[in-house]
Amino acid sequence: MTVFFSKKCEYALQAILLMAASEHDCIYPAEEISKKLNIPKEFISKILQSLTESGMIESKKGKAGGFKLAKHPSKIKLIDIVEAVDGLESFSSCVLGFPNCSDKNPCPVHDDWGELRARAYDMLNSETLDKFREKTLNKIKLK
Amino acid sequence: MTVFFSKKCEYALQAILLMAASEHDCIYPAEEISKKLNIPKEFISKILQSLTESGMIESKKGKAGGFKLAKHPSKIKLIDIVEAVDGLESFSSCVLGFPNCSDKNPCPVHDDWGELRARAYDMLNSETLDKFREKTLNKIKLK
DNA sequence: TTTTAATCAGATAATTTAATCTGTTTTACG
DNA sequence: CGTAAAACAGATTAAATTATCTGATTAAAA
Repeated sequence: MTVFFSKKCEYALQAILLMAASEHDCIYPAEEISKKLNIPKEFISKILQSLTESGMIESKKGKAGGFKLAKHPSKIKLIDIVEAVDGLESFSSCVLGFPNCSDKNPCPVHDDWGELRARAYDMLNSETLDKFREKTLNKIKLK
Repeated sequence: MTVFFSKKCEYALQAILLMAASEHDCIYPAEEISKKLNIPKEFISKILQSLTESGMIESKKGKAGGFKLAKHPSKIKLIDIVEAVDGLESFSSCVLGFPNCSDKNPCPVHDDWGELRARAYDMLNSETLDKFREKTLNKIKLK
């Protein structure tokens, strides 16, 4: 094992990137996202529902319904999705699992890892979704 | 959720660091490691057994038995333990979970993440266990 | 107004990871 | 030799994560 994001979070990030790469206000039913990204439909539905609850996206019920971003892609960062789904604990808790790891009582890799983690955070926090549009389109075929 | 190492791997790293910080040839029964690091005894036993299988450590059965490093701390790197327990897949597979993510067909964060990951690998691969002795002693009381 | 296609809600199942249990074998030591 | 303390082996349980199922509600469109 060992991944950085949970499956749930990976799927959430993929779906949000997909939505951000599309025309604004384009609405995506869960099934379409499921097919485009090869994610089990029921699972991505649940994830999208919870993202709706946390206000990242909006949903429209009934026929021709689906999901779309609640804000413009230029107002959303990857870290927002990570925070909503996995939380930010991994950016503060000890990577070796030691209790009470802190600057004053550091584990053997505290400083080195801390720096890396800060960079990872910066990466997820610096660029907004609109910056990823091109790259996403290269990776996922929208049609 | 979202951690970098599995619990198993965290425990393995803690235990190995502990052993590396002790006098050479000092033998540790699983129970002692369990108590010092607050790890369930049966669980750390299993982990140590599998590390024995993979040749990282050696075991001595019977009374006054236990575990000790198979090599001198200056010959072991953190990445060796990670590889033995969690494997190295996380250093090559796509962080967003996209299939076929590669330099030629990159996901939106492929390059940035790739660099971070390479740094993480370097960190785990560069320093040998003897370099961590001081820091480990500060974190864990041996007696 | 009926049908259809969607979200939504809650329960359940499957899988993986973490942890525990039971008993056997090994070996130092009295 | 017998006992105690350890690793070892394999089964089982518990908990968390991932995935699916069943049905209710909603709303567009025929």
